[in-house]
Amino acid sequence: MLRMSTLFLRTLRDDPADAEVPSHRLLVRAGYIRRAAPGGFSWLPLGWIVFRNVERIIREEMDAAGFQEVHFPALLPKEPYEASGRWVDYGDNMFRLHDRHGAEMLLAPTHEEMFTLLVKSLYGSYKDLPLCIYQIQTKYRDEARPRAGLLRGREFVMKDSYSFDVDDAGLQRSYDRHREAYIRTFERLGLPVVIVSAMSGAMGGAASEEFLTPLDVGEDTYVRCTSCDFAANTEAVAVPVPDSVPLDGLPDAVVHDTPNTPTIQTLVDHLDERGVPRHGGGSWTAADTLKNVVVKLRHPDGTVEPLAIGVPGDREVDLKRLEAQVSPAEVSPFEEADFARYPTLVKGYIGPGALGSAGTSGIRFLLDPRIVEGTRWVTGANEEGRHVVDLTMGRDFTGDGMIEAAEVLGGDPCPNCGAELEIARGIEMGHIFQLGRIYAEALDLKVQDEAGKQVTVTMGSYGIGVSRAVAALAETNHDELGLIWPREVAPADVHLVIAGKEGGPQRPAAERLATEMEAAGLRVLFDDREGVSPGVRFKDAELIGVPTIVVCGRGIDDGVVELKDRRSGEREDVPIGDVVARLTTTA
RNA sequence: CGGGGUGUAGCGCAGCUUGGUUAGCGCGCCUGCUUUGGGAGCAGGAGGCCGGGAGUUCGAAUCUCCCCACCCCGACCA
Repeated sequence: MLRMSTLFLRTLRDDPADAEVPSHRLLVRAGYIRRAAPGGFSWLPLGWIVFRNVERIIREEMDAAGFQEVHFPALLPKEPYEASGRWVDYGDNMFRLHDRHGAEMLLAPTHEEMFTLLVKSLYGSYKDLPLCIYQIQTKYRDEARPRAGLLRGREFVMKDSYSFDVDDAGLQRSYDRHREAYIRTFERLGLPVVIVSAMSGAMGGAASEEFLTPLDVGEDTYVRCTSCDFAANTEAVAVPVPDSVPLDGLPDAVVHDTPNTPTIQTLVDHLDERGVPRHGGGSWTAADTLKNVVVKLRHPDGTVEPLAIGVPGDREVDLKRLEAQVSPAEVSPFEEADFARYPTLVKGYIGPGALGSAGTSGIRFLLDPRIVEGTRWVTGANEEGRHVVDLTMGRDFTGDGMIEAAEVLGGDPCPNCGAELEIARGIEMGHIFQLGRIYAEALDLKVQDEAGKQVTVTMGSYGIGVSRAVAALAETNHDELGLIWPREVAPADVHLVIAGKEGGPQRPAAERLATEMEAAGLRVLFDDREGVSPGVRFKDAELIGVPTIVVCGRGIDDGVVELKDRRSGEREDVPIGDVVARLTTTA
């Protein structure tokens, strides 16, 4: 039994000034967590109970799926991460430190390398596989901008599993087992999730799906189809490629003087004002233009390469999509100094003539998939104040390849069924990923197959954010008064409140009831504080968010207490002798 | 990484422009009395390296510089 008279808890009347999102605000106000470090939180007793409940559910579901729990250090030497390439690839997001001898170490962001090496050190035969092992562990990522409390910290707890199989079919089975286990886990946690595909189909076979909880404060943008069940991270949406158009009989490209038209809008307005004829008639739109964006790619080895991307002018280049495509390279803007190095690029009037391996600048030029052979575009003529009209793909220019970097807009066609897509926001709660043989190859994890031949093991990695799940639960389960926990993760089943004069019959009755409820297996949070006014007790009960509130108050003379459902707000007087039966049957 | 905002008691804030006794208010906390079904009343208290450092000054919460932390927005649009 948790007695509030001695519980290490202080609720706050005011919202903490540094908390913006509801989960952060309420978890701090209700005395569940406290900020302790940039992006790091301390857990108070109530918070730790909830945390352990979430952790327990995840652990039970992993165990039920037949996965085995292990535990690694968070503090690791750099060598395994050097071998995999992640010591370089992870960049600034990895916490690095030195020991007293000057050896470089890290605080692990995830543990693929360590799991791989552990399996390598123990297993050598196909008979040992398949294997799925997991841990629940504190992870570290030096986020550029920790925010939203527990939702995105620099230290957080994550369940990460890894599967090891001899062949692709085995990997698919391990992946499917995780997928099923995750669906059950989120169901039990009471967290709504949508499963979105997370890797571009064009990027190859490696399957990867994210479990997103739809939340406006989430940091991931995804799309879902308004008609079929397609859902995908925006990074992973592949644009349907239109049919190409025969080149015969298309008009020649013509260069026009277009003074003072450095932006798409000014260009479109100018063409209309000057009455430049548009193929198919009608007035010019941004979608008729080809926007050529130049950026710099910084590769992990430090080399920098310019890259030009051609997208329809009614769309921006989506930085996240672009980075997903060019990963692990990082993208940065093309600056004045860069333009100075490429005199053939005329800012505001860049056209395909200057781009690509055949262009005057030689800069690599990748095109949006919509730009297919036979499509005609208005685009820069590589001269100040001049654009070219009806520049035709496949005849007048080509790119060095395709890239999925244009933004995805609501109303875009679904790649699955063609209906309209809509944009939504969510937060990543889980991620399942067929890694394949990347890590096994880098760290040389092989087993003997039936023929006695050495084969490289194929792996999957699977994560669930444990501390993030607590925040997401708070985010999806609250009202203006406070938190409302789903029963299985709640810090208690019943919040018992004494509301009556000190020295009256309420306290002894409540004491008896508390003991009785506890004996019946109910977890009781008992507000037995003295000298606290009823208003405070009610406010605290609502803030803390235990699913059922029992008030032992003025009805006591009639032998009844009030049962209140925190979520619905419904109240009901129940004879004190029936309370336990009521709560144990409905719970 | 860029821009903006904010750091003063456990929490929320005022004071800073125009430097000057002992730094203030509300909540919370302690003591006493009253009160007890919606964040109670009265009286009396405790609690501060004014984010840190360096400077200017006879004197700094207040002015200058540097650093740190937190919050928000942005990140290419040629």
